[in-house]
Order: sequence, then structure tokens, then C-alpha cells
Amino acid sequence: MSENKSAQNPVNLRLPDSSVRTFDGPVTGTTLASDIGPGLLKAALAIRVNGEVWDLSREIDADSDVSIITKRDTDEALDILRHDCAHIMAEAVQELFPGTQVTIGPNITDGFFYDFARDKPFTEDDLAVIEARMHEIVKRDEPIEREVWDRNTAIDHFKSIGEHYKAEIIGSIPAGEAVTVYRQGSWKDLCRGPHLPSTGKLGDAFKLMKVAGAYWRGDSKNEMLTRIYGTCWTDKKELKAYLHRLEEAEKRDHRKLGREMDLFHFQEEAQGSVFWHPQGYKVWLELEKYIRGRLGDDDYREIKTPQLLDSKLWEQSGHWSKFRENMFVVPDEVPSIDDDTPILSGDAKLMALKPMNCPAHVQVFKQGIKSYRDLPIRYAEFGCCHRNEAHGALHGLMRVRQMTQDDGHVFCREDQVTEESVAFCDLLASVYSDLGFPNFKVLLATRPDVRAGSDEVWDKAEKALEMALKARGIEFDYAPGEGAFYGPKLEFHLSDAIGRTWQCGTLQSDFVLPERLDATYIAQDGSKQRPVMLHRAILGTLERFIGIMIEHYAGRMPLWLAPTQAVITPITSDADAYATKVHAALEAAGLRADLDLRNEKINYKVREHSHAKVPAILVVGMREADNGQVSVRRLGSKDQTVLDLDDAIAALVAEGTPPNGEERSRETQANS
RNA sequence: GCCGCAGUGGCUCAGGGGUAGAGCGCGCCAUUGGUAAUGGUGAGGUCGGGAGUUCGAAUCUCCCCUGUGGCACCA
Repeated sequence: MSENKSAQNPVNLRLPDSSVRTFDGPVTGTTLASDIGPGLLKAALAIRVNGEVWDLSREIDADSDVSIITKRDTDEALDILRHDCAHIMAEAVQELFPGTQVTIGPNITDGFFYDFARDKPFTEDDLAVIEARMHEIVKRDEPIEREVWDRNTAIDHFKSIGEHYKAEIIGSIPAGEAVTVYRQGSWKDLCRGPHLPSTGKLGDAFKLMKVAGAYWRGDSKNEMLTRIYGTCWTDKKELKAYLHRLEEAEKRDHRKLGREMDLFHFQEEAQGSVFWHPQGYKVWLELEKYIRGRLGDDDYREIKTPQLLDSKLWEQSGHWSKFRENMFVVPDEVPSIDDDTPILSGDAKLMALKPMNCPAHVQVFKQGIKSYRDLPIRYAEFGCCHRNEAHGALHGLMRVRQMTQDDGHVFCREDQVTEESVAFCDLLASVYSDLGFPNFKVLLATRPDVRAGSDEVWDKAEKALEMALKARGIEFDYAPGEGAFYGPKLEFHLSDAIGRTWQCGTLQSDFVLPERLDATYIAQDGSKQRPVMLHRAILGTLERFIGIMIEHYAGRMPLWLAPTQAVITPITSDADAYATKVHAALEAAGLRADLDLRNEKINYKVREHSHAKVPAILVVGMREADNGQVSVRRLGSKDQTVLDLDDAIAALVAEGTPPNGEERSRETQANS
């Protein structure tokens, strides 16, 4: 931190427009900005130096490419603003609640959080107070200064002021890295930076959102800290837009829509399991029918396997040792009926509700002797599984304890893994497209540290999946070490209408389970061989996927999936007879239609059915009755179209016919 | 499982130590209205469960359950 700039070499700074400014010696971003102009100085937040973002106060002592960062550089600006906002929050918290320790406070999507250690956790009521203090700190416009400290000095300092977590963090900073401390007014925090030149630059476009518990270093064995989440934007308008987005997302909440549309419910006697109502189950059945059709086209054969299986099988498959804590275990015993409560002896054989279908599918495969000529064998099952998920994990349809997977297992030879994987990727892409999710990302999760099987086998397995992706030109990223213990997997993450991603599909190649459960086939040379098992699912679970679709479509399902596809309603009771006839005609055409003959005004009925998100309202009055027509009003539109009844039915039937991926498979064939 | 918050009629929510309120919905009556709420009227709850404090608790305290926002978990 030398103040002596006289006898230094000149420093040339090249700006984004390629112009170069020369200074006598080391120069700060602040000096550069003021040299360019007062407007820029005022707007400057930080400076990019040879690609790295620096504080404005940091001296640049060598020729560099630089650019001043202002709020116009949205991404960089937000990174800095949000992190400063976290610091200002921490300062406010420590001013208001002395004795609170700070830990870490990183940026996250749309905002930041900071974890504090405090005997009494913060509550939502504290947020307004903290926020008010933050605005004060911004008003104080405290200068923020970067200091490089000696590691041990820093540790001693933070220990001496009772910041034991910070001291621990410094201890874990790699040896070669500088320990930087930022001074913000009289408040200090260990931080990598960069930061704004002063708190006043933050502005007022921030808001504290919620409090939550979080484990120190993300480990549930550690103590729980108290976390405060906040959001921060370049200006008030952006903040408002963000809050509006949250409100819009809330409106799509499948739990809310599920209640409003009478699709399903939960109750405490079956926590985590869904009661599907008639309307919701129509969606389920339609989706299941569609998937069943697609699987049939790809030569899967549907099976159905038991719910309750002996623990012996789970021991053999490996689930008993690894996944037992998530399994519902049932003693195979008749409980005593002498008392009010069932008395169990405790020494009965144990059964378990299946958490997965794969061991059962192996049992089906193992019936009879299989030849290499029989492979691949593709089994599908809408397998109902139970998993004892932690109470805190349950979340509407998205995380349930009883779930139905669109599960399937392909038993094949090693040399068939790639082509089977290609076929699966094609099927999955086509299904997602049919269901309204054309965009998805793929991750290839490779071998974890703890794994079964030799490296040679893993090489083969990973390669096979990779080749499948490349064969179809599917872009993907690696997820190193994220594979299952028995084999690598592909994860398919789809994007919904409001930009969120959901992992639904999966393809896992498994060389281990066939061995554990002793599945074999007879090879061409007469030897016994192990088949490779491909675990695959497209939707994942029906429950969760329907939840995702409800939110994706905001309840406005495409016509073929809508529980009620059309409502027919007369304007006056004079048209009741005709409306009844129209209704019968729609039902005869296979459409799911309701007839609303209630004595209500048409406005009222249109409003109600629009709220119920019925895709088509067919209004008939005497005009339509006399001409054999219907007035069609589509959901989301204020317009009406008067059509001949037959034409209207034909259009609805066409739109209500489930897609079958034909378009896509034709394209695929044309391209290959 | 851990931390915070919540739990009032079918739904959304107000109230808050002296024996429960609103809107919507529902029932009934009138209204036959041309595309997002016709008018009137009536019936619904003992305030998640248990214990305690109190003359008295839905309202305060404690415990439990469930939900919810996160954390951990998600084979």
C-alpha cells in the first residue's frame, strides 16, 4: 500500500474503445474514472482489469486492459451490488444484535444470503428492522476499503473479537492466496471482494426476503446457523419486476391450482401421498395412456410387479444396506387382536414396500432361460413405489412418499448399450416435445469415488452413454463423480415456461445389479453372460410430472390433457334441448365435455368455467340452435367463433387427439 | 430430521382473555339474461390435538401433530 508514486514506471491503460491512457505510475480505478469524466466517476462501481474485477481503490501498477463497470454492465454490477448488500446486511445485523457472529454470505440466483451464528434465531419480524438499518448505512455512505492482511494476524484478530467462524474460514484459505479484509466504516469483514467504493453506491433497490436455518458448512452434523435471504437489483424498477415475477410464480403453484381446479388433495392421515380427485385423475390417465402408447411403439412390454417384497431380496440387491432408512418396512405377521392396539412380536420376517422397481424387474427377466437372441428385452412398469422421505422434504406433488414412476429396464448385451441409449434419447426428446417441453439439458454423471465394478467396466459404460449422446448430436455437460454407485447416468433437466429446470428423465447403465441378483443369458458360444441393465424413466414420476405441467401451463393444460375439454352451456333455457344434443354429440366424438344447464347468466357461467380453466366454452342460444351451430370461446381469448357443430367437433377432436411423436420420428428418420 | 413461521366454517382471510366475523362457495326464492360475478334470503365453525395458567382461553404458557419457507436428504 505505497503512497509514493513518484519514481515509478508509467502505466498504460487500454480502454474498451482501444484508446490508451497513460499515467505516471500506479493508478486506481477511481483516478482513471475521474480522469475520463465526472459522470463516469459517479457511475463507477468497480473496474475490470485484464478480465478480473477489482475494487476501484486498488492500484493498477502495470499496463492493462481495463473497463469501468457501471450499472449498465448488468451481470457484473449485480454480482458486486448483491455481495455488497450482503455485507451491509451483516453490518446492520452486528450493529443491532451485538454478539452475533458472521460466517459466509455468497450471492445466489437473484440475490444473496448471509449466515449468522446467534443463540436466538432471527425471525421474520427482525427483517424490517435490519432493512431499515441497512438503508441508514447506505445513507452514511461509508467508504469501503480493501486491506491485505497477514494470515495469522487475521486469525488472531477475528478470534479476539469472537468471530470464531471467520477465523476458521481464514484457516481454510489456501496458503498462496491473499487474506483480504474489507473495512466498511468501522466494520470489518474477511472477504475476497471486490466491493463498491462506498456503501452509498448500493442504492435502495434491495429487500430482505426470508429467514431460514442452515447448517454450518452445509453439513447436518454441524450446528445450525440462522440465514437471511435478500434480493438486490440495479434499480427499484428491476426490484419491482422481480417481486412481480415471484407473485406470478406463486399463482402457478400446483398446490393452489390443484385445490382450485379440484384435481387432488393431501391430508394428514396420509402425509406425502396424493388423493387424486376425478378431475386430476383424468389428467393422470391421459398422460399414462400417452406414455403407454409411446413405450409400446418402442417395443417395451408392460409388466406389473409386487409392492411388498421380502427383505431377503433387498439385502441381495444392496438396498437394505444402503437405502433402508428410506424404506417402509412391514412385519409379515398377524397382529394380536386381543388389545386395542396391535401387538407385534418383533421377531417376524420383514417385508418392505418397494422403493424402486428394478429388483422386481430382474426377477421377471430371470424367469426361464434367456438367449442372446432375446436381447434386448425392454420391460416397462407404471411402478408404484414408496419412499420414507424426511418430513421436511415433502412438497406437494413434487416430493411425495408414494409415487408412480414411468419406469423401465432394458436388459441388453454390452454391445447394445449405445444403440439402446440412442433409442431412449430419441424417445425422451420426442415425448418432452409432445408434452410442451422442447428444451432440456443433459448431464453425464460419471464414476463416483465409492463405486462397484472395475475401471474397465466404468470406461465402457461411460463411453457407451457418451457415444449415444454424440450419435444424436445432443449437447451435454459432465457431472463428475455424480454417477450412481453401480454405473454412470444421464440426467435430463427440462426447462419450464418460467425458466426453472427440473430433473425428470434419467438413463442409468448398470453392470452391478444383474450380478448381485444373478441375471444371465446364454451367449452365442453357449456361455452364461451377464446382461447390462439400463434403468430409464422419462417423466420420472407421474405425480411430480403432473405438478410440473400444472405450473408450466399455469393450469391451462393443452386440450388433449385437460380434465374437462369443453363445456356446453345455453344462453337461455329455450336452448337447453339443443345444448343437450350438442353435449351428446361431443361425448359421442370421444371428447370430455360437461353440460351446464344452470339457470345463471351467461357472464357468470363464462367466468366460472374460465376460472376452472376449461379450454373451450361452447355457448348456444336460439340463433345457434336454429342453424345447427355453436359459438366457441377459447380459454384466454375474449373472441368467439361461430361454427357449424360438425366443424367445431372435428376441430376439437383433432386438437384433443394425443400427440404420438410421429412428426418427430419422421424428421429423425429423414435426417439419419 | 434441523431452524423459522402458520393452523379460525368447503375456499380466502379478519378478530383476539368474557362464551365467534366477512367475502366467495353452498341451499332456497325470484330472475330466461348473448360471452369473466342478477337480486334477495338461509344454513354452516367452538377457532389443529393435548395439558396448564385463569372465575373465564379461540385469544397466554408448554408439549405434540400437520402445513409452509429454507437447510440436510433426494438411491
